Amino acid sequence: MSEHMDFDAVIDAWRRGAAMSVESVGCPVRGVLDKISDKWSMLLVMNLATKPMRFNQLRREIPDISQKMLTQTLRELERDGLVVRTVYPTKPPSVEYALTDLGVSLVVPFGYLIAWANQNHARIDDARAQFDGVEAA
Amino acid sequence: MSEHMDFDAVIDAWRRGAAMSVESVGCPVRGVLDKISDKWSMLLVMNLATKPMRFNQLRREIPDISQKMLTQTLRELERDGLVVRTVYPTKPPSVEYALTDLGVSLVVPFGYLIAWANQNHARIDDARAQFDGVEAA
DNA sequence: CAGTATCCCAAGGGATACTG
DNA sequence: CAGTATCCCTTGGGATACTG
Repeated sequence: MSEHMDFDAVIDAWRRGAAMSVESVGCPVRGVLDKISDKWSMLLVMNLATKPMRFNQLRREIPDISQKMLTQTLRELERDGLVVRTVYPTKPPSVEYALTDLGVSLVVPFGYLIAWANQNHARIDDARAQFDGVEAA
Repeated sequence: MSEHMDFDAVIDAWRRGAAMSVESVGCPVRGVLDKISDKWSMLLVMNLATKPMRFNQLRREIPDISQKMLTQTLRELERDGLVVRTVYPTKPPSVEYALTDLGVSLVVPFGYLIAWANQNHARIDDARAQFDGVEAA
């Protein structure tokens, strides 16, 4: 499974899972995707995918994340089993963050989404410009 | 491109694009992904992928979306060129929403993410239970 | 049917200051 | 270095009421 998907395969899978998911109170897929789709999770996962990093190293890689959100997002990723936090008892302590196997497994799905965004952001910008232009006329 | 991706291919692509994306003010990828990752966009796209639908039909499919958010999210999807809105001048008017080609092209990337969520939400729940258990001990 | 408009609360998240 | 703790503003988004 998951080697290659086309439109019909996705729709088939969605149809089989949709009844359970949308209606039930705790749709697992929506829960997972809500977590994944916060402002910083994907960016952190992708950065840690390139190599394990320490706290302040991540801050430098993502200059516009606040300390609070970096800590908070890393904790959530750790809690969800996507990231491991390893403390080396040096002085001052150094802490390394790395993806778990589960975290690694998320990189490819993210990759498809990122590739899509790379390929299509220009079309989105165009569509938006046209929509706004027409509406303003 | 995009036929099949593995971890290394994703990382390579990420490395080539990362410098431009994270540092620059308007990273197109982050912009796109922020839009996509709001609470309802993906769910609407997936529902419209199964078939074009009218406004109240969508409300029934997604019982927990408010009228406000349905309108708002549909407008944004339309603005971004992912959805077309067609008004049939019947009485009372009926309005059909359908994916554009661009919208359709997003279904497969979403499919990978949804498949991942389906396959791994149990592992996430376990990780979370263990994390919370250890922390409480 | 397919919306708009308003109110309002709760969560998200940045800035700043402090700590082992 | 790697955080915690607070403050506070902004945004997301639900509830309700109204309209062509």
